[in-house]
Amino acid sequence: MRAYKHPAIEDVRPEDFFHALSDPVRLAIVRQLAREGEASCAALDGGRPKSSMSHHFRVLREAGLVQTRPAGVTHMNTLRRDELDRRFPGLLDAVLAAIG
Amino acid sequence: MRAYKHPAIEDVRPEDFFHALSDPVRLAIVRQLAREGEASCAALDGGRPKSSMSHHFRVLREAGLVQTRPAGVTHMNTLRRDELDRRFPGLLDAVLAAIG
DNA sequence: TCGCTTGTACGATGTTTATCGAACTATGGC
DNA sequence: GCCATAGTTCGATAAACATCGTACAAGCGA
Repeated sequence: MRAYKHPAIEDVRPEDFFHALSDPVRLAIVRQLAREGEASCAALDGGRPKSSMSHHFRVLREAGLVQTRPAGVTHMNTLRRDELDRRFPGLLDAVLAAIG
Repeated sequence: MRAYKHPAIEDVRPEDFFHALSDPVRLAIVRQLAREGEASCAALDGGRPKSSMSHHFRVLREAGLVQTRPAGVTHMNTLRRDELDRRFPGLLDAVLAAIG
């Protein structure tokens, strides 16, 4: 649990990025993170079980979209905006615009 | 076979769009269509069976990415660039840039 | 009409995926 | 050390999906 391993941004494949965005629950997470900047996992569950949310956060992490940082007993998540914009210029912004 | 039914661009959901892009075969199709403008299904198979390609084209059609037009015995496919850009401004261009 | 070509429809198979409960780990407060 | 809290991991289940062979439909040319 201690340290999460995030992929190097250069290793993120487009198909993984898009797959991470192909689920409504994960789109909601991304939307909220874009709005609030940073949030814990628990803050973003929509009444869903922890294990479901953990799964979705893992997909987002492994696709390079989200960075998770342990902060005491909670874990704070942020979008990897700058890195993603370097890897896929303009893509994340267009995605965020598309999902409102 | 005669006439394909494509979804109205307003009905295209972001998650369907992204799901269509979550497969390497379909990304290759989109890349080629962006490059060549228009192509038949057969022209884009990479030695894959027809039924596999037909499946992927169907996914792309139903996600609103591709328009298919019967032209004699072949079927020509194009990206729905203008419509998509209206629905998701800037998104398709960023996608195409990302997938090279 | 017959044959050829292009793509679809159907059905089967194996893989991936989403969902969730239960057990577990890590951290902080007392 | 003990307990509560936040997430992860594991295991099971059901649904979705990719792949491909075979059969079928539609158009064109001879």
